[in-house]
Amino acid sequence: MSDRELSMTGRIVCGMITCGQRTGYDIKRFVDKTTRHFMAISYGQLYPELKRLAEAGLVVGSAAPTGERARTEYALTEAGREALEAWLRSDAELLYELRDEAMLKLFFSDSAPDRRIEIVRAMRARNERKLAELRALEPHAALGPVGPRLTLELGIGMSQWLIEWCEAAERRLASEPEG
Amino acid sequence: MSDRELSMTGRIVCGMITCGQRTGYDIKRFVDKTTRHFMAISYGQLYPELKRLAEAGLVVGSAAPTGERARTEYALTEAGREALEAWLRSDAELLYELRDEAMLKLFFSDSAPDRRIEIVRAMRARNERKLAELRALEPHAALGPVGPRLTLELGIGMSQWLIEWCEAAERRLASEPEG
DNA sequence: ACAATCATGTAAGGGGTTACATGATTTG
DNA sequence: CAAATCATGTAACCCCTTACATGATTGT
Repeated sequence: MSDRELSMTGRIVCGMITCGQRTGYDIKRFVDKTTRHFMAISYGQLYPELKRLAEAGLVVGSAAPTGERARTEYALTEAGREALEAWLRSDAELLYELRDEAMLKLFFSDSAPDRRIEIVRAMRARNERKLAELRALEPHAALGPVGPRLTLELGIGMSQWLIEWCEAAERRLASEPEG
Repeated sequence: MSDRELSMTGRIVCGMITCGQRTGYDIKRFVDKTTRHFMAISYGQLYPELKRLAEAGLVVGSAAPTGERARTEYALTEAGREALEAWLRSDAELLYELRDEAMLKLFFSDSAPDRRIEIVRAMRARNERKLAELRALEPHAALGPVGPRLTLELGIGMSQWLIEWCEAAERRLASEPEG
């Protein structure tokens, strides 16, 4: 009854339950094919968080085994719906964290200028792989609700923009190695 | 003598030393105004890492007090230069991590469709602040080496692209609220 | 029958931030 | 003389990942 403020993990979990995911396993699987590219989760966070949310009265779990196999289905309580809504409607500072090793290499590339173009190529390759992954999700997302469609569109667009930036940078570096 | 492979923190530290930063304090300050938008560091990592790197023989510290105030200047050893180069030249998978709360809200925005446009607006505002911060660094970076110039250009371009995406999404949502 | 998938969890460890503690020096 | 900046560090904590452990069920 105490902690009505959702942690980031709690937000993912409650949100995914409203998206129709019932078990911890379902949530993990769904996250991996939807929000993973901008917000991931692991079992080590997920199951303990489901327990905490249940203790706090934001979700309720009910036994729903398949034969002999243990299985718990979760649903939001009224308090849980309120907590999720409160977060969606709050205008608190939005967390944004980026860690990009390719950019770090590029930043230090004056220590190995001959490798600069290779670093950009590796960065482009990484973004091409990511773009392909996201593209593969498009047909499925096209049928669903607006939110997921928008974030996928955003991820694809950003990847494309990055690839184009890399291509332009490669051309520049190829023509004038100091540029 | 054992650990010649740089951790991510070690890469930042060694790289920043080659960029002319001498003390822990210098490194932190410099990171905050250069790589922070794609790779941050805190004192809690920095000072212990300098100690580890010194023990491993990758950096050497020398006492260089200013009057009574303790102060240690660091330089790379030959092994340190090699470790940094080895990393820059390796073609191992490049770490990329993004955590974006604005996108998470957007993903779940079908639970509060009336707020969807506000979420996009908040996302745009955040990116406009970030763009302004990066723009402020441009005049200084323009004089320096290529690497830092490229990463700054990339950060600025990405922010601009995101802002434009948000503007387009806002127009779409304003005209057809289900879009 | 075998492999893939469903399903739940924990333990250990790594990585990282925040807040605190301390004090000297420089600048206005 | 006060405030900002220089400078070094630590302790507590939070978050998160990886690897492991276990076993049932479904599909081929």
